[in-house]
Amino acid sequence: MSENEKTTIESKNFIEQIIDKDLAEGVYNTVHTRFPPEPNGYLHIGHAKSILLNYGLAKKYNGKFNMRFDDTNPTKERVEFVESIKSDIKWLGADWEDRLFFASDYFGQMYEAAVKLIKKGKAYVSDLSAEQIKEYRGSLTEPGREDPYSTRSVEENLQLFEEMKSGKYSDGEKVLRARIDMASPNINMRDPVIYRVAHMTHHNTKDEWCIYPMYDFAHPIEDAIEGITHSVCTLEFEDHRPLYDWVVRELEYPVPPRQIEFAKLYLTNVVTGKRYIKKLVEEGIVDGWDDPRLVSIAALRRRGFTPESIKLFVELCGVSKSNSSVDYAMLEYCIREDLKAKKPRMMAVLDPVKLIIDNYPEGQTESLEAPNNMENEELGSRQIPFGRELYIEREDFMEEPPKKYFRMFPGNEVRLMNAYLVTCTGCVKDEEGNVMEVHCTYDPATKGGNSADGRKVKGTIHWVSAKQAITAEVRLYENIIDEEKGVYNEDGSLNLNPNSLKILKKCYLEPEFAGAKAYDSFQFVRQGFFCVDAKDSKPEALVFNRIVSLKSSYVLPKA
RNA sequence: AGGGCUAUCGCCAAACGGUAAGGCAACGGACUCUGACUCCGUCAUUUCAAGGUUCGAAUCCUUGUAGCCCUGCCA
Repeated sequence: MSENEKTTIESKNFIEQIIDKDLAEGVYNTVHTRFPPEPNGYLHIGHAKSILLNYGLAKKYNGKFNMRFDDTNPTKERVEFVESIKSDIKWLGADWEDRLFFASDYFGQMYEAAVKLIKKGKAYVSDLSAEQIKEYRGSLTEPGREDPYSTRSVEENLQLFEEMKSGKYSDGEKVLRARIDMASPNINMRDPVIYRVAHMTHHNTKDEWCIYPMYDFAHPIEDAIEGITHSVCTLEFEDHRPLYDWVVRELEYPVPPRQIEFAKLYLTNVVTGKRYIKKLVEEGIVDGWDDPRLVSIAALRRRGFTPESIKLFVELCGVSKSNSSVDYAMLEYCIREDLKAKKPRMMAVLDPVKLIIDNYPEGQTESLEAPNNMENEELGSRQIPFGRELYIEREDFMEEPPKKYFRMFPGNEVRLMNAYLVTCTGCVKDEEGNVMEVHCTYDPATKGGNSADGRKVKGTIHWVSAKQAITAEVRLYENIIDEEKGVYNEDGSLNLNPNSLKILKKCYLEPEFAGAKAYDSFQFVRQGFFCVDAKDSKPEALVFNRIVSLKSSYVLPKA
């Protein structure tokens, strides 16, 4: 409640301000947004921003949100991607209800729109080759030259375009261009190509078409057909807005949509470039597009991020027009924030050393009750087995402790979490001086962890019964990029961190973990947040991926 | 003959001519059966720079500077 109050004070972002104005001035009387990916790859955290932004705007203004695949280029698209995109968006919680569309469903209308432009004298068929078109377009500093075919009559254009459609021409032989302004300082306006010939089977329309509309022509039409009011896209399309507006104006849509651009989401020291990720996958540096070290939606899910945490993250990042790179720590904060009161806090020993309670009867075991999460009673409690021999974290014992170390050291009393107070009596070492086992005595009157006489202990450590513990594998990930030197090397290659994945083979877990399922998240006491790996969730061979480590823990003071 | 956009704390980001919100990070301190969490406190006399207008400027004007995007028959 109080947290919600905090976040509701926030002001409106610039897109909401534009919408408010549009609504106030009656430009639109509703809000209708969309998320229009091309099905040519997997979604990542950057797309999540766009999805949640568009969906969120629709929700906020009581409007509608459409899902639309912008599939106007069959050379790059595959059904595999449309399925993965749909499932990622569902998982994120953006609900398009019954409004799932494909740009390819509008090919007929787009064709008619092109004919309309030709009839208005606003489009013509050109025989120029791709190379020649480029040449005629001029450069950044020089104006373009008129296309020699731009003088064809409406009738001739109509017939030629019809022939393009009927398959008379081969790929690249002819294109349809919009007649705008070859001298425009905006290169997008120099008679852009709006239709090209491509004899190719489309994933949706199969072989029905051999001409396909270009993005700049298709997109405004798609938006207009669906009644989109605010067409939100990223900054690189700013230069295309005049063309977008030209198309909806020339096609005379009664309520033309408005394109609004915002800055993409970047994360510091994270690879988001599509071709770099592809390379990592192809070279086997990561084990696929859902490798937990990547930031694809599937990878984040596999790693244990929740939709709620991603939504929080996107909200905290805000929306603006300045290129920026958000600190990865913000993402970690969001998942911690979401999980901390939502998931059980279990005990797991990642780097074990044996603890023997010398005065605990040999062969005896008992069952102790432990709350699953002190902050959330709804999560209930569990029984944990206790015995004479336990595993504790190696770092929780020091023979010669530095100042302010209040875990186990000879003579010190600490609490075994949810169990007893124990006093350390010493340790056994091998010839090389490695601690093999730690010894202690327990106070039977402190069952549950509280002393009868009110004495307090400074330290509480976690443990697992040696006899009943189950073993698991834990994967600890570090950033795949070497953060010291930045993402890219001078030659443009990625600066990889050789230690991005470490495997700790034998870690010990409470037997309660035997029921863990894929994607289950837990907080390991004083270790951080972990998620059961989706690819290997057999109870007898649990694999955990670390989502985030704790914010901080005890660090040895420098000598 | 180039055009478009952006610049506010280490990182995001508000402020819309009335005297620099908030979050992350960091750092103190309190509390604690997780050195976590929580709680309290600190953290931009100044908004890329220099001029100008104004009683008053992060906001308006001028001139610079830096970064991003645009010369696909990709989206």
